[in-house]
Amino acid sequence: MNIGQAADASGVSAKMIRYYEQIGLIRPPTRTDSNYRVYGSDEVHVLRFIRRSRTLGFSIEETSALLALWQDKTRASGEVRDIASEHISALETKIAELESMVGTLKHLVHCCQGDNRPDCPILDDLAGTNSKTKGH
Amino acid sequence: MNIGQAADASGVSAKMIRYYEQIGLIRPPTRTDSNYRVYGSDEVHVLRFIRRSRTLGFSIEETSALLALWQDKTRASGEVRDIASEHISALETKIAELESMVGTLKHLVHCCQGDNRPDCPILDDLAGTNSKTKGH
DNA sequence: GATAGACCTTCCCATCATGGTAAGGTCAAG
DNA sequence: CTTGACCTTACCATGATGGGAAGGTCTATC
Repeated sequence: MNIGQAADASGVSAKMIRYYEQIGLIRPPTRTDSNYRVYGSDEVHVLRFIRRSRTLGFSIEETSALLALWQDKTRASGEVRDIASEHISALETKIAELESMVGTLKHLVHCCQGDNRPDCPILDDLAGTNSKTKGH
Repeated sequence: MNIGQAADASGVSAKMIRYYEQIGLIRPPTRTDSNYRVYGSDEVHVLRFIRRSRTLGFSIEETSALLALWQDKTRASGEVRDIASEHISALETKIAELESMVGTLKHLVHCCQGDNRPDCPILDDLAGTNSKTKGH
């Protein structure tokens, strides 16, 4: 199987497959005489694993750890659970930050009349010159 | 006022002030004879505006638009509101995605016993070989 | 005055994960 | 044998920020 077919089969672009190889996330595959990379179903399986991990928001580094645990038959699943739990915490922190931003913006938009008058509570807030929109 | 003082006064690092100048977000300030950048309270005000906008998660490009509207006395505040509203939508989409990730991960962690047995529902899900943890 | 240390300048490199492009080699179908 | 689709490597770009080097400037102290 060529890299393009492996890409189609795994959902990881050929570009990224080469990149993952380059950074050592996956092992260099065998090559044909004409230097083409050759993949089998095992490699595609690994690529799918990586893709799913990335989709769930794990970094490459976290993915690498999960991959090692996946391939280690003697692993303790507690380690995996710890990685996932830490990731959940990080995601929840991020969500809280975003929600805080949304809350502020919604308040500002609510205060904004959207007419042609030159005063705008959103811009006033950004400029730090507001007093009316505070603490309500 | 030197760049370091402007940085302290605005909360934007000297590094970023130069960067903002380089990409045209802010205007090049006057210089001393010895080529030092000189800032006044107006520039610091602009930098604070930028900082607040970035803190609220607006991109540099969005910040640039907001800055232009802020400095345009004839602006319509509806434009500002539109930018903010679109930004809210984008943030909410992002939040929903993150929440979906968290939901999946929490489910997987819940199913994971964290013992020393080699089967782990989290890894099974990542590998796409699961059937038990689906649709529940 | 001279010297030390804190500041400034520009320039280059790194991040993280991904995409693009260019120049050239290979393969399969017609 | 040509054409077109594929592969190879290598380099550049993103967005926003930090780090550092090499060299110039300012200020306070001796």
